[in-house]
Amino acid sequence: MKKYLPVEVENKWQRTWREQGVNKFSLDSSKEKFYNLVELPYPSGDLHIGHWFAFVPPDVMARFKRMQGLNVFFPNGFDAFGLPAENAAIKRGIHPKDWTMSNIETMTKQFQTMGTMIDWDHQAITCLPEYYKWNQWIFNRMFEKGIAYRGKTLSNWCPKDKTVLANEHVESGKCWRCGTEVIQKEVEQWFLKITAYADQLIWKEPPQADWPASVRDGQNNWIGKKTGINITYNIEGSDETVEVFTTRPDTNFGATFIALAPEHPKALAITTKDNKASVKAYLEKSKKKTELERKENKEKTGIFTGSYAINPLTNFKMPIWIADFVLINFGTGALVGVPGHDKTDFEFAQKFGLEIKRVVVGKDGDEGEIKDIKQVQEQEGKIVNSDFLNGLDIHPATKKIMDYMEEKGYGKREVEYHIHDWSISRQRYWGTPVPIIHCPNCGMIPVPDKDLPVELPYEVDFTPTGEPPLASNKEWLKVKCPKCQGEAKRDAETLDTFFDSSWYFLRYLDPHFDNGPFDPELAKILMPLDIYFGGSEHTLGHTLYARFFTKFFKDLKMVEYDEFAKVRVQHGVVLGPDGNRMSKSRGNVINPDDVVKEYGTDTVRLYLSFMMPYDATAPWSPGAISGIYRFLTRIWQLYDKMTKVELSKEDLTVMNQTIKKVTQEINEVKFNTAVAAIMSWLNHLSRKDKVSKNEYKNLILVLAPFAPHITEELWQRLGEKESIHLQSWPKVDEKYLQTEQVSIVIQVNGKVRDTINLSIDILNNQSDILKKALESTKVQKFLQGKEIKKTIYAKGKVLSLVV
RNA sequence: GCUGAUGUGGUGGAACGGUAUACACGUUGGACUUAAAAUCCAAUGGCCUUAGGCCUUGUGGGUUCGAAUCCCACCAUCAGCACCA
Repeated sequence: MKKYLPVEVENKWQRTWREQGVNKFSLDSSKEKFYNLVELPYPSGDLHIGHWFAFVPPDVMARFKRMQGLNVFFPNGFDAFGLPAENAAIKRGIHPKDWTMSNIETMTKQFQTMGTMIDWDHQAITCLPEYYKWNQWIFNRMFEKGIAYRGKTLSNWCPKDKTVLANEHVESGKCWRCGTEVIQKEVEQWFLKITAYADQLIWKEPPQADWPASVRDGQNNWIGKKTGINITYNIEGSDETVEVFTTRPDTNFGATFIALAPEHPKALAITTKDNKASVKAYLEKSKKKTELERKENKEKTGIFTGSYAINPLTNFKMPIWIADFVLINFGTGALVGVPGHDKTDFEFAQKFGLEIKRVVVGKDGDEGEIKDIKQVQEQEGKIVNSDFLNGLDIHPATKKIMDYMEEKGYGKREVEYHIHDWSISRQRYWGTPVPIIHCPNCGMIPVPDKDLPVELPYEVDFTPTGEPPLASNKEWLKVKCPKCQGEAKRDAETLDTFFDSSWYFLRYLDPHFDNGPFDPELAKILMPLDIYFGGSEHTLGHTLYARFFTKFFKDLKMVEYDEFAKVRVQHGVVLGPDGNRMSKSRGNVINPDDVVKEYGTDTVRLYLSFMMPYDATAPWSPGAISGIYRFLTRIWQLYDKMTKVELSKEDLTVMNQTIKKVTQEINEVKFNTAVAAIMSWLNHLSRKDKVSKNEYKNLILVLAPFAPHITEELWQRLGEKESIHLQSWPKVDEKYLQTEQVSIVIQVNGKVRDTINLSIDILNNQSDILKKALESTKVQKFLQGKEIKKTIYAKGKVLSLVV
């Protein structure tokens, strides 16, 4: 056979598959369904090696499952809204829509060269009205249920541009655009009440779906449920009280001060006359600090209000301070300082000369003065050792004191979460318009479903001016109130793009479905996802949001399942050949198009499957890929060795063992070892003079998911008419898995001294094996003059002698 | 600091508590070539001159007949979060 020329083979089959519709999905109720999905890509305009790594191994999975007889659904789309399009537009004067759509076109073409079985007929593009119409529809449902609401949050605010700035747009406290000093301001925004689902989103044991522990722990941590108590302290000589949240009331015996966040509403009310001026100055100063600055600057600052709160447990007079290390968003925006048991409190107390008391709880620990932070940390450990907390919400000692305090009326139990409601407002153009109408008479009125979508107008001024770009199109902005028919205005904000990607996999089922965001009948059949591939950067964002949407849809009885993906698999990163992240500035970027040109798609696919575990991060190796090419060439040339030949027992064993191994490994998402098994088999076949047709067929069948083109070519050369990818996965014949001889390791005192070959019929007979072992001169040497005290036999593996 | 993960040849990496280093790259030697490339064959963890033996999975302990694997402590790297009361 002539030389293996990948380009010829690959173009031909990609074309043929398209023409014959080999990868068209159709529902087949006679088969078990398998919804295989990769996170939808952002249309950046160029398909890079990361995309290949994200999509190729999942494609192997999809093809493998199809050959195993499953009804595999593997769609893809584009996450097409978002900032980069708008930035490109601002920079180069291209409209975001044109930029995005042309990128999608390029990338779709590039995707073709990857040779995946993705069925593009189910594609959804999130920036098209037929998609975002349903974002708006979902938003309306959320608005009705109070899940979408208008709330306030502290944000970076540029007073000149009158706009909210993201943290990365604040450069040393100044606005990136106009250089004005940025302040912290409470701004009205749209929120989704994800906290309403916080409890449901916490992963329980055993997990309700097969997601990596790192993801489950990460999400639980992020949700950060804490049971504590809100203690109300009276203030000496005043009717005012101050409320403080704590998860550790057991340390309250050592509480010596109170600290309020500068934004705390009572900050000034609590301040005594004499201190008003200095407190005001402090509040002004901290207002100017950005959140970032406050976090970066670890040096504690604060100011005394002049008031004292009474600790009901000890009657201690606790001075009330205002300090910017206290977060307004957590708890009550105030904390009770226990410097004897908390590092932060200790630093603060030490700096301002506040009293440091230590509590002795239980029998552990001894009283004494505290001199340094290390001592605090050591003692902290003694009171509630976190080991005790395993699987418990609260430590029993803490619970006891909470009960006591509630009984006495000092406070009330409260559950706090680290997770905040999700801010979804963006003062940007390239996103889904919020389907709300602001009417001076009726307030906020959702755009009626029948009037959806609220289309994004093409003509807007999206260069940054301060106000949301949509507000620049006055004609679009002006609207009649659906309720009173009076003059009203549209909401000019757009939705965070994570909204789009929280439910897109449902849209794929039927992207043209007209009666709702998705076809509920199809959802019943095809959802949840059987496997969801993606990046680890989405642990706390996208996948959590998608789970949240799932819970919401379930409440609305739109879906029946609890988790949208049965299995979650997170991939690693392909680094540049120098071991660094690929970047243009480093010049270490591997362009997949170039590599494909040099070696062909199949080689790149196989390389990406083989070179590392799917979840690993490792450098691209230009040398190793040529080894993969060599492997495919050897497969190609092995064709010529094919002839009518009787297979030996060994051949059959190797074949069946390999098929079994490859099957197992792909099922466990271990593509690299699956390929290694095929390579070993090829090594075995290469050593033979003749290869049977059956062997060769099975070889290319197990290779087909990895290298779809070359295997198709070879398959058809064998005279087959139907695509190799529609064939059944080879079956393992169990009777050939056993070899006649088994090698047993003989250990003396735990060290390997010899291996002996035994026929399988005496495998169960320990005394026979021992007899054989004692015949070995190597073993004898180590037994000389010693008495065997003990013999341990692990069947078919090891005979261990202790002397 | 917290949470999670990882640590095995020159490199990427294999190994249900049971022959550590599969598979591949690289390197070295050989065959074929006038020569090179390509291809094929062989060797390839370290140490001891060899038969043979000793050591080796980040470090130190432990459990076990037997540990890369399980337990404890430490060190290092990576990722996410971080003044969370």
